[in-house]
Amino acid sequence: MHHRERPVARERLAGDPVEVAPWLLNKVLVRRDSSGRTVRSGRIVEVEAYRGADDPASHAHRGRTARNATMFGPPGGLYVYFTYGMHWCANVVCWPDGEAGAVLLRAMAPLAGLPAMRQDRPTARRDRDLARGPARLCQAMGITGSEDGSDLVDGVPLALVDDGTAPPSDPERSTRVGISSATDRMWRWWVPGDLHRSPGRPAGG
DNA sequence: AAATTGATTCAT
DNA sequence: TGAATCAATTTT
Repeated sequence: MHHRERPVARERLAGDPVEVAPWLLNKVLVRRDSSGRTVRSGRIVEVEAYRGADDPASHAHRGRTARNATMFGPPGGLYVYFTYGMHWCANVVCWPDGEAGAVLLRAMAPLAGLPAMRQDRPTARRDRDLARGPARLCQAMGITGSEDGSDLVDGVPLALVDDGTAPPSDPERSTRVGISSATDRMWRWWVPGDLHRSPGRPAGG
C-alpha cells in the first residue's frame, strides 16, 4: 500500500552516525517549492558515516571551524561543503547539538523531478547516472553551499522523509571512498543490488 | 590514467 | 603568504 510521507524524527538522527547511516538507506530526500509541492526527490541508496573527534577522516576531527560549523549544530541539519574546486557534497548532521558527526549522502535513485535533474546534470547519459555519487546527487537535487545549515526535519526547502520503505535488513558495506586516513573503518553502506550506487572504489579495501 | 578547479587549513 | 589537501567527476 501507499504510505504517506512523514518527516524523520529529529531524535532518531541524534545518535551515532555509524548507526544512523544504514538506517537512512531507503529514506527519501525531497525538494519542495515555496508552496510545499515536491519538485525533486530521490531514494537514498548509498551513505557513509563520519564521526568527529575520534575520526581522522572527518572534517570535524580538528575541531570547529567556519566551514564545518553546521556539523556541530543540531541533528537534522544539512551540512554542505565544497571540495576539489568544483563539487558540493551533502551530509545529514547527527549527534546532539554541540557534538559533531554526519552521514554523507553518496547516491540516490531518482523518483520525481527528473526533467529538472537532467537539466542540471547534462553529462548524465542515463537516468541512473543522475545522482550516482555525492557531487552528482547535489547537482541532481540543486543543492549548493547556500543551503548549508538548512533543516531537513522542518523540511524547507529540503526534507528527509520516510515513505514507508524499510531500510534493507542486510545492507552491504565497505570501507569509505576517497579518504586517506581511518581507511579500515567499514562505514559505507548501500542497498544490495541497487544500480544507482556510485562506482567509487573504497579506500584501502 | 590525467585534467580539472578553488576554498580551506595549517605551516612558515 | 605559501603549500598541501581535498567525503570527485569527466574525459582521454
